[in-house]
Amino acid sequence: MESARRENRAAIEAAGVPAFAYAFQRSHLAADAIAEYERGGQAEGPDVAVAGRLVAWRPKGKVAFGHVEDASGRIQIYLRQDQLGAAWTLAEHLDLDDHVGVRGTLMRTRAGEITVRGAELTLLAKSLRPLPRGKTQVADDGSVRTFGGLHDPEVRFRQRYADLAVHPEVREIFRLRARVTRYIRRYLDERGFLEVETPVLQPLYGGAAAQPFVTHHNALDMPLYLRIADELYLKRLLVGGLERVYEIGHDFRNEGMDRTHNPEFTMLEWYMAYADYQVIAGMAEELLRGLVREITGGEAVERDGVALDFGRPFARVGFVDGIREHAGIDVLAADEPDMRAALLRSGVPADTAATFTGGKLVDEVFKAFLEPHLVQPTFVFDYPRVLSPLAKTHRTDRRLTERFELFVLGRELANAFSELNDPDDQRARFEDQVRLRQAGDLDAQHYDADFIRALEYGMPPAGGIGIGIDRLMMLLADQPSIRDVILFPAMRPEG
RNA sequence: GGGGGCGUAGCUCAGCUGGUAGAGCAAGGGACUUUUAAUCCCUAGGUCGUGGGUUCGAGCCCCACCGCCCUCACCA
Repeated sequence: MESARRENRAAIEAAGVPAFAYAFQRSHLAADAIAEYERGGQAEGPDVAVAGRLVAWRPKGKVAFGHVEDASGRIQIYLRQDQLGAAWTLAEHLDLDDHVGVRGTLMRTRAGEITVRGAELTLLAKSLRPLPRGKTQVADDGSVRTFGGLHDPEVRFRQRYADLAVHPEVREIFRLRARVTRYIRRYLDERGFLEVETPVLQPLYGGAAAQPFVTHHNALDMPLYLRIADELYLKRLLVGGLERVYEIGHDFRNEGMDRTHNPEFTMLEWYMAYADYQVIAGMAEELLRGLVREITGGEAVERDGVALDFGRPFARVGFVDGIREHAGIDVLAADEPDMRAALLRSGVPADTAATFTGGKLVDEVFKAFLEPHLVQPTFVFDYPRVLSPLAKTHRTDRRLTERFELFVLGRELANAFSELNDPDDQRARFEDQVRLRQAGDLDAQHYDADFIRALEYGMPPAGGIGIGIDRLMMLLADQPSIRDVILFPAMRPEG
């Protein structure tokens, strides 16, 4: 299969035509050429020069039809031996998937399709390997048959270039992704936020409960960790007087991979001095509502047959109240046997439930009873202290913290606090974490003395939030797996 | 990590209770100066994931390994 393409390359080069050009002066994208022809209203349109990949090729004796695809779409080309002259030799040695440039006059074929009648054909890059293209046939009765196509997820993700090349709809997901981050940046920029970049390689990781990736710095001969969160560095910036900061970047967590987890993923975090978590909740709601409007033009997105309404005010439920309502138990008052019994009622296996203690147990009760109900956009407010070592103690209930998470479709989209800025309180929380760590909790956080020192200088009261961009993208692009919204998801190396 | 499933031509798949492989599309050759599912004629293409084993004989059975998918666990 490949050899025929190499022979075509040799034949083309033997005729003095380079198989890989240096540049091409394109005058129109396919869609723009078609639009211009239609505006003109004449049988013969203007001359255009289009360029793209040859995605369909129908040689037919001394003429040939094909379709060229570029970023805007496809346009048909029509080549004739009597018009191309010597360049016809090139046309005879074209292969599907070659990159070509065609200059010619726009016309409409007998069948009615706007087409470039080629006066010049330029080979821009030879394709030596056929793309795994499918083919669809539409029968007279409207039924569609599909032959082949790239469906194997392994190949799609390993060879994302091929996946993108044959699936315009996949390319569209990543255009959408860029629109989303652009919208977010504009939203924050307009409100006086400064986009910053903080270290990815860190001597001490923190800001979340997760296992890190570890690497080694040769010159310093010391371990370094890939960050699991941006939080502690961004809060240092608040101390430094950068009052509104945000970062969009990758965090790395050395844990399992599944539909909603990739070892590196994109996190948005922003921090705002003199705001509390209520202010942040208002912003998160406004941002998401705006995003849904921007992307869909409406205020709802339909997912799994449910219209998720981002237009009306998001539901709000208290962590403790919500659990009491659905599980009939007060997690602040209940003892561990009570909570384990509740878990058993929800269907959690006894041996699994037996392993949960402390904050973990509370969190499991939440996940079992409340999380599944959080389909519409819902804020869950005021988490117990044990679950939130970086959040400020609640102003009216010392057992709680000022923290919320935002859920949609039962999935966490955002996590936010009134940021803990009392260095003595933070020190005590770190010490609790260290005790948990010594007791065997590998996800408990480290004591970060430099962060405490920063807080001692005085951090203004502030609200902050983290939003997982990949999961947000899954929602907005209606994709079932995080791999569908990450260009090159993590894979085991090919054997 | 546990459980389940899958890995056959470039792509998507079929292959009956084990008898040494098949389709469509793609590909190659030929015909064809308005096709778009082009059409018509002809042709070729596979160490059946890898390595062992059972058997007279294995794509099919057994074992191990590799990879992917689903699921559970872990992971807010």
